[in-house]
This record gives sequence, C-alpha cells and structure tokens, in this order.
Amino acid sequence: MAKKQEEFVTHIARRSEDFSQWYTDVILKTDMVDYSDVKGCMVIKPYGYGVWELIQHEMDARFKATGHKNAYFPLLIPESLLMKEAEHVEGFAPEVAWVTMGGKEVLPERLAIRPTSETIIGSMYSKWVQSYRDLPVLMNQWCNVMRWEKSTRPFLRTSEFLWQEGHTVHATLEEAEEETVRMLGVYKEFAENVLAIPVITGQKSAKEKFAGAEHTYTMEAMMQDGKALQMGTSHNLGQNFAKSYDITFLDKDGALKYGYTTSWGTSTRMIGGLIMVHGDDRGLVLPPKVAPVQVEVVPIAQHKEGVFEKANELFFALKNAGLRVELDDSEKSAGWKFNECEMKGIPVRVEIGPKDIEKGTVVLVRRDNFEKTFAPMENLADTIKTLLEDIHNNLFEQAKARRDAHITQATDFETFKQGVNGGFVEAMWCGERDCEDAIKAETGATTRCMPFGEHKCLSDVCVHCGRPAKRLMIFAKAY
RNA sequence: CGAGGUGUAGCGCAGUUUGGUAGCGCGUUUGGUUCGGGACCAAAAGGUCGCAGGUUCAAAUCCUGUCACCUCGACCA
Repeated sequence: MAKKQEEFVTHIARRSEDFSQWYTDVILKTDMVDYSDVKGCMVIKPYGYGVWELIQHEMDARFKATGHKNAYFPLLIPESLLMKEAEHVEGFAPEVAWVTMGGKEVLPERLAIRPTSETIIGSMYSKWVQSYRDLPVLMNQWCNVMRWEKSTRPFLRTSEFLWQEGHTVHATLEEAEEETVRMLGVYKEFAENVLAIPVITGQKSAKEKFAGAEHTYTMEAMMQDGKALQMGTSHNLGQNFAKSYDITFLDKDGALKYGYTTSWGTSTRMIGGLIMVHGDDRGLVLPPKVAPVQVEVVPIAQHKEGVFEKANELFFALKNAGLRVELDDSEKSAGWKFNECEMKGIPVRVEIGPKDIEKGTVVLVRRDNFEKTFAPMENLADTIKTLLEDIHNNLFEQAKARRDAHITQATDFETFKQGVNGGFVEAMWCGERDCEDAIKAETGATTRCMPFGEHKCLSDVCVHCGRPAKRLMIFAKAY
C-alpha cells in the first residue's frame, strides 16, 4: 500500500533531486501563486494569500501589543526626497523603478516607486515631531514595494512584493536600540510560535547591513537544502535619516536635538521560507496557525445512508468551535481527496465513513507524520485543537533538529568549505570587508549574522585570512 | 546581465534532425456502474504549435528577431 501511495504523489519533483524544481512545482500545483504578464511579478492566488492574511493577522496583533499603530504613506517618492540620504540612495538606486510620465506629460521631477519608505516617512516625521512630548513615534504600514530585481523567484524575490515596514522615532539612541532589538524579538517569537520556523538572530556585517543604517539585526532560517533565508530585519538608523530629513525636537532641557529612528520589516518572502522549511515530497506542510484550512473533512462513501449528513454535522461543529475547516463533498474518490489534502499541506484530515458512524468515531490523520488515530466524535473539536498544537510543536522540533544537524563549527578553511555546502558554518572572523568578499568569491557563502548571546570563541584567528579574529560569524549560502 | 535548456489542448509530453491533413496520456463534459489511499465502461468537446517577421507551392519543423519560464553564474536588505 505504501508503494502505491508513492506512485500517486508526484507530479512534484523530489526535494532531494531538484530542490528548486520541487519548490516551483509546489507553489504552482497548490494554487498559491501564478506567474503574471509582468516580468518578475507574481499573482498571489487565494490559497497563498490566505496564508499571508493569517500572517498579517498574527503579526499585526503583536505590533499593536507593543504600542504601534498602522498608517499608510504614498507609493511614489519624489527623486529629490529619495536622494537625501547618500548611503541609502547608493544602496537602492540600482533597483528603483521610476514614474516619468503622467498621461502624456513628462513629469518635472520623476517619482520613484518606493523600494522602502524611510525617505518619505522621514520627511513626514520631520513635520510631525516637534517636542520630546511627540516621542516616541511608533508606526507601521502594510503595503507593497518594488525593487527591480534581475532574477526573481515567487515569494523569495519578486519585483513587487507585500510587506510590513515599521518606522519609529525616539529621543535617545538607547531607546532606538531598545526598539530595534524588541521588534527583532517580536519577529523571532512570531517565526517560532506561528510559523514553527527556528531562527537565529544576530547582527549583520557592515557589508550586509541596510543602506543607511547604523546597524542591522536579522533573523536567519535554514531551508531544507541548507541554504539561509533572511526572514526579517530590524535596523537602528541612528540619526542618519533624522539628519537627512530634519527630524528634530525640542528636548526637556530646551535643546533642539535630532531624533533617533528605527525601521523593521518582514515580507511575503516568509511564505517561501515556510514552504522550504516544512514541505516534503508530497507537497506543502503548513503549520496550523497559518494554514488557511486547518481541517479537511472527507466523507467516505458519502452516498451511503447518513454519511454525508454526519460529515456535514461534524463540519459545522468544527467550524463553530473556531477551526478553519472545509468539507470535501466532491465526487472524487477518497484516495484522490487524501492526496489533494496532503499536497495542499492541510494539517489534519478527518475521515468519516459508515464504519465510523457505527462506532461513533472518526479517523484523524495528521499531515506532519501521517499518523492515523481513531477519535470519538464527542468533543472532536477539542481533540483536534490539541492535535494542532502537537503538530505545531513537532514541526518546530523537526525543523530545529534538521537545522542543528547542519551547523558546522569550522576552525580551518577546508571544514568551512564543506560546511557551507549544504548548511551553516560558525567560524571566527576578522571582521574585514576584503576577507568577507574573498570568502564569497571562493565559496559562494556570505556572512549571515553575528549571533546574539553567543560568546563562543573557537579560535583567536580568522578562519579564512588568519588575521586576529573579532567575532563569531555565521556563514552560509543564501537565497 | 552572461552561459545553457524549455515553450505544441487545462496539465504532462511526442512530433522538429530529413518541411507535406495536429498526435498520445491524464484531466474536462454527458450517461451508467462504483466509493476506507488518485475506480471502471461508453460517447463527446477541446490546439491560429509562445509571439512577430522572413524563406517556400507548402512551416510546429528552416532563418531572423522577440517574450516567458527553468538551471547555473553575476548582481542584490
């Protein structure tokens, strides 16, 4: 029987044979996205957008709980405004799309389609911030941004993508730093408790930091092919943007001071991460908290006496208990429905047929490990809720175990090279840009982050150049 | 942006070398039998061969250009 199952599965490539093709197959065949007529832009279909809505819902609650409010700023940014922060411009200029015409008129000043909104938000904050009493400013916006990327992949890197960007202003560097760290913490908690993705948080190198930031913190996750995905970043912008955009306030001591700003963002890229961390050869495996459908009820032999009615009754009972549930009453065979559920990553499948009705039970099948159990129809919603929690925990533990098994500690460059070929490497690093560039050229690996809370010292010399080592750095090939 | 590959029915593909009536499997529709891991029988519908030019009596097939996707690089929060 197991063999027969294998036969059905794949119009999907196998992860082990061609991970990229597997990813493409999964997102297309589960109806998450489709390619559009515009190069590099994707259509997010209802099943994919459903995941994004749940992500938004969960994150937004966390932003509100930490005192932030949502706002919306314009899509278009005048060129002169964008150009005010030199390092920022240099970083983003190569990937900015421009609006140059309005109808038939050539615009007197071209308008950038926002690649990120520090500039336009900064210019508004300069008006709104006058006094220390106005601080802190804590806002977030959910929107789209555009970056003219040369090579694109759905969710992971698209020309237009959806995200949230938080932008705050504080009276002191300490407060700004506290905010930067706090929001990265919110991201980490979200990634682990909602997406069931273990992440490593830490600080970016000078090369990898956000253009215009004092420093950038990041959370990095490992995909099943061992490559890293940056899942979210939080930037302490110091006074760089405040000075460029004139965000000043009169402090308690009567002195006019520049504010300290932060920004932090996560995007639809996280959905790509979700797929690549949890998916298997049968398709998606969605963690319960972001699964648009948590439970699929599959009636067996539904034409038979009372089966459909009972299935329908269960469906409403589960729905009323607050579960996201669907009833598959199509004419497809049971086997077809099972495989479809699995491909779409639905966490729990409920099978109900004549035998179950006799016994007053149903069959529960979990997506993460395919374990089948019989459960009484009594209190089914509670049983399933417990099961969903188990599934979440199991997914997280699996992902963590897989990640930890692919982290290598290297004190010599041979070990380093092997380690980044399918995983993360922890190594001591000199902190120099030329060394970072050389490592990338030789191995394809980039610096991911200097992890927080790690004071390990593997060696007192840099793993690559042998100069005195400054910090423990995590290296990996990245998406 | 560079190198390589692929575009033919909703999906997966054959046909292209050697130009000569557009094919197969799955899916879809209709009717019937089925129903606990992708059921079966019968009938039917569905394609200006990615797009635009060109060569030719004749182009899916040859030539030129172009677009999209995939892989690997380069680039990139």
